[in-house]
Amino acid sequence: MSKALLKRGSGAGRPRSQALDEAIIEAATQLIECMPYGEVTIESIALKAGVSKATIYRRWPNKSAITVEVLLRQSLQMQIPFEAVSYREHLVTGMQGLREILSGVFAEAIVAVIAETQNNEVLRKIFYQAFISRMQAIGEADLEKAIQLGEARGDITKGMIFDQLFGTFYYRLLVVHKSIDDDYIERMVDSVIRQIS
Amino acid sequence: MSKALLKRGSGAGRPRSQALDEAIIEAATQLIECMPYGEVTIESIALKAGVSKATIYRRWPNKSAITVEVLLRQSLQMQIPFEAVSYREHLVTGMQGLREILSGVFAEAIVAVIAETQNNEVLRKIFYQAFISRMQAIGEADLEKAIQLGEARGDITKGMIFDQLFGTFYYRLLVVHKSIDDDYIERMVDSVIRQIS
Amino acid sequence: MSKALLKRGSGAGRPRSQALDEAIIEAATQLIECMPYGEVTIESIALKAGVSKATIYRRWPNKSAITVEVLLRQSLQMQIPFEAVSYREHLVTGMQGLREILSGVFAEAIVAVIAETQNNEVLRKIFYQAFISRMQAIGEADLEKAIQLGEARGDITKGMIFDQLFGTFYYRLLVVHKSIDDDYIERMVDSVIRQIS
Amino acid sequence: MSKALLKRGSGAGRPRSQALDEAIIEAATQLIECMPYGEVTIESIALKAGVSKATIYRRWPNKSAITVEVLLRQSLQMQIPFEAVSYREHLVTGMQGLREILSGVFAEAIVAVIAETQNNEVLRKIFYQAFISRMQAIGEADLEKAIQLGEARGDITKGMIFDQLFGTFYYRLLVVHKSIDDDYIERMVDSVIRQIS
DNA sequence: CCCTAATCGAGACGGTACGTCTCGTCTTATC
DNA sequence: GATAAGACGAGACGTACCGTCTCGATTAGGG
Repeated sequence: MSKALLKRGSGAGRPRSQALDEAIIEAATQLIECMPYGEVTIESIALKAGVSKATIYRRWPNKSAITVEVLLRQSLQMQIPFEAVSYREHLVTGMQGLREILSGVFAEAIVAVIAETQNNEVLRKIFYQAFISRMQAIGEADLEKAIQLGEARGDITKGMIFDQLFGTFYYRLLVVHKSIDDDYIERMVDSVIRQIS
Repeated sequence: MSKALLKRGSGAGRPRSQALDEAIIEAATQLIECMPYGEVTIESIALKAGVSKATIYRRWPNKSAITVEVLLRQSLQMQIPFEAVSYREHLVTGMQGLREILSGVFAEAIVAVIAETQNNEVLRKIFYQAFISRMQAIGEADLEKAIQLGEARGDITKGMIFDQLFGTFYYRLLVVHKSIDDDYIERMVDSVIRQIS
Repeated sequence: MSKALLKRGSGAGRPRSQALDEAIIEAATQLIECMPYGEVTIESIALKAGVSKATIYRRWPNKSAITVEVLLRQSLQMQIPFEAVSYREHLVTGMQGLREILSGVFAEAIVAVIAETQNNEVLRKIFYQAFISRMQAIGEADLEKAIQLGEARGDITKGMIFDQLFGTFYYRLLVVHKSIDDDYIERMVDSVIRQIS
Repeated sequence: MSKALLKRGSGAGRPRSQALDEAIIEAATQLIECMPYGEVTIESIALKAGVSKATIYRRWPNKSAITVEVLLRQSLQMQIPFEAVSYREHLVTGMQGLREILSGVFAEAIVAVIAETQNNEVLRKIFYQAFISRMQAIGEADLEKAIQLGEARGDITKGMIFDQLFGTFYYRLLVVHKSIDDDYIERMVDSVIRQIS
């Protein structure tokens, strides 16, 4: 009896298979990549992963949650090291990465999740931490280094600058649906540099 | 005789009631205002407008299309005259208007439509013309006046500047979910002014 | 005033076009012939006849009524003269005609109308007069002649005999969906003859 | 292990609730009994049975299929034992039962199903086995006994006789809409007896 | 020869059932 | 306990047809 109580919540019963976690995420990723996001169904994910619906619902509360998971994995693959190059180079590279994501196959899923966050507090937090703050942090963390390296002033209002930088990309790629070329990025970054130095 | 020939094919049959157009739009507007967008249903709109479902589907192909119509009407009410004030004042007032819309009851609907436009070319065009280009035009039209008044240089790249301006608002209000105060707006506008003069 | 009253209902206004009556009936006939009865629509009839829906509804209250009209025309083409042959020959020929109708393209429409008559008193009367009583009358009228010719007794219960005769055909062709060959008909008729002589 | 393999594909997943089967049939039966068949809706059945539409469509493809099920249950309740009475008595009793069904609340549903069978092979077979052949079999099975008991000849053409017997009832009650009294039945049966002995 | 009232084609309209779909929960037997 | 399979309630979807209606245009026949 005490054994059961001790175990409860941690290791009781058959443990969840991590392989299934991976299978589900993988299936969801592929489906989001190759068909309109609106047509991706929990059922289709279950079918593709060779898993029952209940197995999915046991891990995530709904499609949006899975999608966030998928997006997080994708963004994790986009590493932006800040070494041996100037802050300007760093920003250019970073924004090129963001451009790829926002104009690629996952754009639709990203907007869908953003839409969902409008009246879903929980998802909003998850998405923010997994995606937004991660990017913002990359920019700001490196800004600190830049300040220390003397490439940037120390008295600027960080918030607004990155709102401008990221906002322009989200707006132009997801709302206006116009492309962004390297020249556009460099001018954007120069505009930022000008404001912080 | 020729009169009849000319009319044939265009005005034949019972004409659609404009009163019903209004009733439907009005009902949709109210429902979008007072409940989560996801819970607004074609059926609920029909019920509220005192209209049959077919009457709605005869005019719009789906919920998104009606929503664009609703948003257009809303944006039309947001008139921003440019008289007797400086271009700076004008921009500040305009952005305050955009802030109201993007942080008000219609924000959810706007994002939902943006999500829908990701893989719906037709809707994308309608939404762009009805909403995006209208705002962009307001900014740019007045910029022309500002240039003529000597308040702005003539050789700037308009596109990017307004991408920055609008993008920041969309991003901060709809994605990051942080508020924008008057001070923030003024600094944004000053930043724009600085770039164009 | 009295003038108007006198006219009302007779000749005032533009008279209905008989040509359209024919066009509608013809279109309905062809559609019933070549597609499942359930798929024949007032709208499809209107389209095929090059006529508006209102023009049809001005003449008949619903699809069943048109169908009865169509069936009547068909049955009128099936004339069974009783001349120079025995009553037995006459019955055989008549039943062969009924067989053709009940196993042809109009069978479906006939059953549909019969179904409709179950809770539609008005249609029931129309159908009865246009179709059932016409056939029954053919049998009975000739029975009178047969009695006078000495081919039949005068004291038989006519009702039941023809119920048997027609009923067998309706049941076997429309309900059981088995065919009826000439031998079957002759045995049926002989059975009837035996009972009346 | 082999047990599991054998079962797989047949008994996997949550089994369908038999209680719901009953609830649906019961609801359909009551609705067919108390309102015009044309007004009985899948939705009304679902509502009355306290069941979702999908649960009904999972079991039957459409209203006709449910109706056949209902009719089968009704006909099963009409048992006609053949004991201690003559074959003539038996036939009279049986036909009285058929009369009750064909002139009762289910007549409308029966004709509707018959209409549906005209261009629906699948339904035709189901209806035939569930309803027609069952009645035919009752008559014929007892005829065998009658032959063995010496009440009937052994060389008669069974098919036509029962076509006559049943056909007369269907035709008179469902098509001509005239009633059938006990005297009529006895004369019908006598006519049959005369033909088989 | 014009006037008038009904007809006509076209198609909008309210109503309503259809059969399908997805969601998120549940039940069962198996592992 | 987790798992696969899939039933289940709920309810929206978009389509289809019904029978009525509203238009403007068109006819005949009576004045």
